[in-house]
Amino acid sequence: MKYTLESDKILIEDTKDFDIMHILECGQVFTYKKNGEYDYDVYSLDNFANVKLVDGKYVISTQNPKYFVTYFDLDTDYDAIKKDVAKNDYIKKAVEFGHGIRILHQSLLEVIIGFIISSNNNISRITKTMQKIREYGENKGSYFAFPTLERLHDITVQDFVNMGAGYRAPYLYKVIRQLDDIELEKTFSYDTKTLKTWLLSLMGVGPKVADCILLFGYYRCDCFPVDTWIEKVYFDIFKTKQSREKMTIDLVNYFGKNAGYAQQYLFFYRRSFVK
DNA sequence: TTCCAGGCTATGT
DNA sequence: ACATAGCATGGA
Repeated sequence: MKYTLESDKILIEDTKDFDIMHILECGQVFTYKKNGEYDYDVYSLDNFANVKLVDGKYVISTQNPKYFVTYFDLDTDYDAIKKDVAKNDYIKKAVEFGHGIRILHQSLLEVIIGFIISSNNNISRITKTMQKIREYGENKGSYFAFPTLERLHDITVQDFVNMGAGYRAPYLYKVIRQLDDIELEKTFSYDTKTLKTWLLSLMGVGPKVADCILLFGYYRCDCFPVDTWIEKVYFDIFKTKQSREKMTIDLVNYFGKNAGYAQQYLFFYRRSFVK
């Protein structure tokens, strides 16, 4: 998509495929803060950006514009993706509804921690817990960097409980120590199947969370996480109930190489029904 | 009060 | 390999 890169900001005039509310509130990310309508603070690793709609144009203010070009996936053609996933009328409506969604390039560690917290939880509390974890990171003046793995070791199970992690607190404590045994950078070269097997060995990571980490942490766009909302979508489209494993296989086969994008449009659309 | 939220682990068969 | 209880917590 078209954008203008400056030293301390990115400008986006064509907002057809970029809506910050769609992007941040479609359930892929838990590390942001809403200041007002179309005014959000976004945190990723040790970076920060404010995204605001001004006179119909987006201004992404940041000290690290290049990082956020990648983060917001600005060089990907969403027109082509939308055409590719438009397999039926249902998803066409979903794409229309969430036309401004983009899949973020988040930092792996934040995705792993965030989606372990997400299990059987609700998005507002996940976001709050992630914000409190961030306060264990380096103080960058006006914000905190996400804590490094080393700093995460300082957090006790009770600390995680106090931050609202509930019964997932010991999972987080354990996973942080499991991650010591592997070079995270190296895992990016693994094929998707190997990666999923490894992810499933992590405490608190099951099939759904593993698919979320593959999609949002590794950008493997042919993955399709199935949660309670996608179960409803599956029933809407196929009119039958199946196991989550079967639904995942069916949906990946149905939507193909861009299944992950389809998943985001559908999740965002279906969740809006009951608000 | 009961149900639900981007489910998973542990324990049974 | 499949079924299910139990799990923290707050909002509807």
